[in-house]
Amino acid sequence: MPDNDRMTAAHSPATPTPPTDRPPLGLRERKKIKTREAIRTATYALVREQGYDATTIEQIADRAEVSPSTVFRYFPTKEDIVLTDEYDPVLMEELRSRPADEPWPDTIRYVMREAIRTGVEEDLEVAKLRTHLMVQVPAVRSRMMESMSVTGRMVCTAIAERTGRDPESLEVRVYAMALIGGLMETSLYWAENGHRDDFASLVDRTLEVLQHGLPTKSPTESRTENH
Amino acid sequence: MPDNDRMTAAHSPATPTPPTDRPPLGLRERKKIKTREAIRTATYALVREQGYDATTIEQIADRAEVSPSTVFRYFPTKEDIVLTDEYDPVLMEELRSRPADEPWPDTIRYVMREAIRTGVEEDLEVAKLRTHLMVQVPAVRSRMMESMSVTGRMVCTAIAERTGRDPESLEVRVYAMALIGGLMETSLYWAENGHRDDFASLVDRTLEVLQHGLPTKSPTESRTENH
DNA sequence: TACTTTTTAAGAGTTACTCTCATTTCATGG
DNA sequence: CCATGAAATGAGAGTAACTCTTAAAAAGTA
Repeated sequence: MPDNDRMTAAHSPATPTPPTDRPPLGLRERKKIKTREAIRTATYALVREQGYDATTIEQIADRAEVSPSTVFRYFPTKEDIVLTDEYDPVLMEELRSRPADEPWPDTIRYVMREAIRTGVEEDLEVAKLRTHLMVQVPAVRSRMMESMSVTGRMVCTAIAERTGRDPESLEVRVYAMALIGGLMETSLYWAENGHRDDFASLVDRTLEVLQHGLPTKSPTESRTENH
Repeated sequence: MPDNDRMTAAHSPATPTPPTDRPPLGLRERKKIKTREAIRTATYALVREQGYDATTIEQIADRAEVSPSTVFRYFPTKEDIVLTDEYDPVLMEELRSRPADEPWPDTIRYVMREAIRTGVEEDLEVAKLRTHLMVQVPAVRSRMMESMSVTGRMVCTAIAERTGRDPESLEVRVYAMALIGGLMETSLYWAENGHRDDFASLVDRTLEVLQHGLPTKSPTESRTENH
């Protein structure tokens, strides 16, 4: 991959672990969290310096001051170091917290806004690096899409819960996957255009398309586009 | 992966190269085609016998009677041996051949039917094996999704051509990706349910969902579903 | 037949990832 | 405070996909 055009800003380190159960937290657990973060930080730094492909697990291990074995014990694949961040349970939580009679499009719109607030805007630089890597590195994009299926299943469950439909039905699964696919494409679009747009607005437009189809080519057309 | 539950039928070998330019076809070209097919055939056979992961490139090379280097010269990755089959240009062709004033949903429905006829029904066993592997082997699924983006771009172009829209616009890209994502999920659904359903009907239902959203939960619900 | 070009084979090298086993580090009860 | 058990780590060997380079073989051409 092109090692030039790197991303510059730093990783804001402390997402101070949102209000989970606080008291019982042994030294062991704390160390684990630190190690995990050390590996991530090291990876981000190295990737910014050298590019993704040029960064080996050994280098990551060295900089994080752990053994390569440990890296693999924490992350199953190299791509996961960059990508994983357990959005799904949070999203699911959010989803369940919405009133049961809220129309589905409203729900998804609201939840996405929330997700963007906590997941993207709170750590904008990391979000940018991630999407950037998704565009540049096939393996990362691949892994991301792989995680799409997982998120998809979750969305299926959510829809099923709200509408009393079978989460395994073709219709629900297709709907969910189309949604996730569209959102994924939105991320790529954002990155490919140099993160110039406001991500939240892009997502709004995406949801609009998914709900009502392509707008009849109208004044709207030359709105944000340029090329 | 589970090496049990294998697929049994054989690979119908001759798709006799649809009417391209016939005359100038040197020995060299013919050999290349043969080699390519030999590698594919060997791979399918071995995968059926031993499962995907247990099958190494060396074994494939041995059975196809070429060197491992040659395998890699023909296919960039192991997954590609199983998956690649150049549907995209055919689809594009089909797409362009439709009358320009035909409404888009009709077009896509028609084209999909055509694609299924030539791409799935004509070589049903291979189609089944492929989708089966998509479900069972993460790497294959990944690679398939990777190819989604490529197909997606093509669909973008097609939509752009027909509607005079910008193929790079967020709206078009999202629409295309949702479409492809939905269709991909349909394939998975088909395979996960043991290829019991008629694939063409599944695709019809998929297009319906994409066009009109989830059907209001109605008699339709208990139509084909069972679990 | 000689000469050029393409295709292949052979082999060495890299790296992500797996497994195993010995060692270290933390938790706990006496 | 120390002994015992459990968990985390490190070290190392092993596998297999993929890359690159170079020499031989095959096909096309004059």
